[in-house]
Amino acid sequence: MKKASTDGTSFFDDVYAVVRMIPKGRVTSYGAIAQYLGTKLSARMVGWAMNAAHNVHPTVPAHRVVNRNGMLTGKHHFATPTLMEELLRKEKIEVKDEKVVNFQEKFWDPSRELSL
DNA sequence: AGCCTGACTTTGT
DNA sequence: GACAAAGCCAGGC
Repeated sequence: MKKASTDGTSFFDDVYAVVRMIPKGRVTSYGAIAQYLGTKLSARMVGWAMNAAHNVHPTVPAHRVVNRNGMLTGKHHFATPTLMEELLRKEKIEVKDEKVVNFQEKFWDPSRELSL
């Protein structure tokens, strides 16, 4: 991520924006964000964008972004592998065996919630 | 310019 | 039901 798009905004920024829009106590999946951004065919890019989010400010609540199964696949990319779970628990989100409990209930779909 | 990698998702065996 | 492979796009070297 050396250079953004010519318009000064990369799809990374969109990802960050969406992630920051995630309501507290809610989680979403890479695919959901990807779909909202239009890059639904590449959920990887969302995760890839999150990789760069470490240097992005304001802080991006990447801990609210999990995979389609509600699994905390990206926890290893945080400062500490337990940080993600800790943060989620603070959001009243229960985490069991690296997975979000009642994930489907906590799931927040940007393409759905933001389109209401 | 070309090849590799990556925090996903879906589908097929 | 579990495992494997492919598709996707953008960034890094």
